[in-house]
Amino acid sequence: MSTHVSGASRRANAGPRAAARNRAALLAAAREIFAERGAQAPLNAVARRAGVGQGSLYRHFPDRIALVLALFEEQVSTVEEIAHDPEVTLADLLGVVTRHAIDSVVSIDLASASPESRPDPRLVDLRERTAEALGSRLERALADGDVRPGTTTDDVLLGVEMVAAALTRRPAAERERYALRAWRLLGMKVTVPGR
Amino acid sequence: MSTHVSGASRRANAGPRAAARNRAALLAAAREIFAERGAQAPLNAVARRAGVGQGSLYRHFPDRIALVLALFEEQVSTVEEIAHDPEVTLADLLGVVTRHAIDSVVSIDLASASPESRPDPRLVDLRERTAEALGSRLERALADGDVRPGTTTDDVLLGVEMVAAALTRRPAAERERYALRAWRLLGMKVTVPGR
Amino acid sequence: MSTHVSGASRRANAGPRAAARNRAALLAAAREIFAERGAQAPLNAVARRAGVGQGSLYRHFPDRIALVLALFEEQVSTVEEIAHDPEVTLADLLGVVTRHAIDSVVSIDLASASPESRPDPRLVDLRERTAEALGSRLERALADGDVRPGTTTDDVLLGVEMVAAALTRRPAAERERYALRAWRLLGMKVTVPGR
Amino acid sequence: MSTHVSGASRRANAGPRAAARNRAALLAAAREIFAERGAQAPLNAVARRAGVGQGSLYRHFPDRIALVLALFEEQVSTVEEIAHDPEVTLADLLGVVTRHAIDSVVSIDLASASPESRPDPRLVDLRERTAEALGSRLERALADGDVRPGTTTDDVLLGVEMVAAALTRRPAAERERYALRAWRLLGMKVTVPGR
DNA sequence: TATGAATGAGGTTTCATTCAT
DNA sequence: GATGAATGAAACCTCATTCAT
Repeated sequence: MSTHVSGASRRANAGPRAAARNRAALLAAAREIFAERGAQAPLNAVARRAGVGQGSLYRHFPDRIALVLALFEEQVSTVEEIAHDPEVTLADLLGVVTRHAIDSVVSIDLASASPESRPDPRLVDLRERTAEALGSRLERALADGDVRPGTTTDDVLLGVEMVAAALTRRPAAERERYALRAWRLLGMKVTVPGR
Repeated sequence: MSTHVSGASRRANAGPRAAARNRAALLAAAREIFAERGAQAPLNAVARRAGVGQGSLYRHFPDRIALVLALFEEQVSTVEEIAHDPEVTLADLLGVVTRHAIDSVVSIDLASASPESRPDPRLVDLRERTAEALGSRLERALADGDVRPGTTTDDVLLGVEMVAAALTRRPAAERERYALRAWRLLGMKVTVPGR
Repeated sequence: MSTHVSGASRRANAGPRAAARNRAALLAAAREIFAERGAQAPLNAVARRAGVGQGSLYRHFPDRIALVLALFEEQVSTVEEIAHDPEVTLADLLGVVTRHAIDSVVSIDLASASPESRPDPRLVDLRERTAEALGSRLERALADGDVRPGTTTDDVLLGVEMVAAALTRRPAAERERYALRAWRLLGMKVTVPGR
Repeated sequence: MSTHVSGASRRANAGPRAAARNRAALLAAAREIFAERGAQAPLNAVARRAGVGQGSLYRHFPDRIALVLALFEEQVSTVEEIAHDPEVTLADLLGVVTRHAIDSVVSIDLASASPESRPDPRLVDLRERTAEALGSRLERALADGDVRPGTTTDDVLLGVEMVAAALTRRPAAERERYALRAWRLLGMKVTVPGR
């Protein structure tokens, strides 16, 4: 009830100006922590890494899903941006998506907690945005022979999911090599950019 | 009110005879619980479902991985047994493997805790046994056109991993349909048996 | 998600003019929140309901007790005002007091935090003001047989406390009926006004 | 996930034999803590005072209500036992009930969390048992003039509730005196035993 | 003076693991 | 060997309070 008897060493309250900075720090920390310890890493580790109070974490991201989705959102946005350039091919986009999966591990993982729970609606939206971006390059990829004949947008998305899911289980060092093998098996050309 | 004030009513100690029965009960319970709540479901739920003391669970399976691996082991054994029959095709074997993935969710999931930790050595062994069984049918599958030309045993295993990993993230009801799509995309024929 | 990345949209600072309005809004919100969730409801809920910043809440009411007492103060003032009318009887005053207890739940509750802590001195003052108002009507109530012979002002106050305390534990729907039973048992006539 | 790295200084696991002892220790501790700090005192304080692990507290009493009810249950049982002696009067029973209220503060308090939530069904049962015990002595109390003519069992229970509720708000030192005044006002004779 | 984000202590609860019986 | 209670380290989350703006 009372609490806060002392008063010594709290971190300075940086004030509202810090809000945006804090949010960004939390996302960066989450990226790191999730990459290191998996997507069910303790959230307080994220707050600590971000140099931010526990409460701020919860203010910005009321639950773990919100945090994961924000991370995922960033990735999808990046893909969309890149897709603005008409020169960019499906292989390029898949490459970026793969890069994200390699680096962040979070993607799909744990976007729904238990296998039984329906996927979060916000996730569905992100899927659609991804589908749109990738789909817009499919025709040309077909023409160029970068994917097998008859491949649909759904097929591409399914491929992304399979690759991402498989990467989740791999140690970081192997992921890139592994991803390349997986895409080859799927018969889709990808150009994974360096980090 | 829980209680048990006097020690009267403890379940009788069924003696060593029960050991095998307990082990089996634990495995069955684990299958159910993991299917329902995912592979990081609390272990005490497994013990409870099995009708077995917490301590017995730990005697039989000193850690979570041991339990998961035992489950996985059963599956691999089944595949090996089936593979004794020379009539059985790769498609049949992949079908059984897929059935397991659909039903149990456990397969690869959490066979290593964090993405960074090296896979458990016991898992490696199971992978090899699977590879052997599947590989023994590859030649004929190639001849029959059940897989794409040039497919290697490693490719098949990679496919298994990808499908299994992707299924982990899907609600039970969708898994079978999803698995079939995934295999089609991989260009491998599978015959998923009913449950 | 939540955010406010840029500081753009903060509610405008309405300046000192808003001070009184804010105070009133806080009291109204506190009445509602305490009625709904009990007197230890989180204070930020009060601020939110009042549409006022967290800081303003603390400026106006430095601690929870201050807020509760302010609420109580309003009630006592109302009773005093009513008592200006010489026609008003003890039954009327008790009725108003009871109405307050029914509606607000706060009365005595938590005016002191733990049972051991001495009651807040400000509370003592409010008790005295109530005693004065009620006492001024006691003689006539005795004459009219509205209270049992020999009843003292202290008895009446004790009755008020008992009724109020008992009401605290009752769901809103039952309170009025319950209060009437309690007063009957105490042998004091009360006229509870409608809301 | 892993946890328990060290292994140094855990309290010894006293084994199941300790179960009953632990339960009793928890109840005793709860009595003390609640008396000192009110019924919403932190539960970990109870565990600490009882010299028992946090988990054991939750095993024995899955929620705060369960603990409060267990405490209350003990009191009701005591009353019932005393009521077996046919010589015992209503005044005696009310005295014991009052003694409990004076000492424990818990009685009704917080048996329901927020004012709106319906009372716990287990509480209803305890109320009925109390009613039965008290009611069995009412006739004689009426004959002896220990309660006002026309008093019903419900009236007596209502009185108990009012007194108990009012005591909750009083510092320990005043409670006995206060209770006696309250009962006098209610016109019911009680014989409060010493502690 | 108002605002609302930040803070972090602490309460609640869960669960892997141990261990007396 | 089996049992199930005990343990306590954490994880989660809330909320009183402070403070930059």
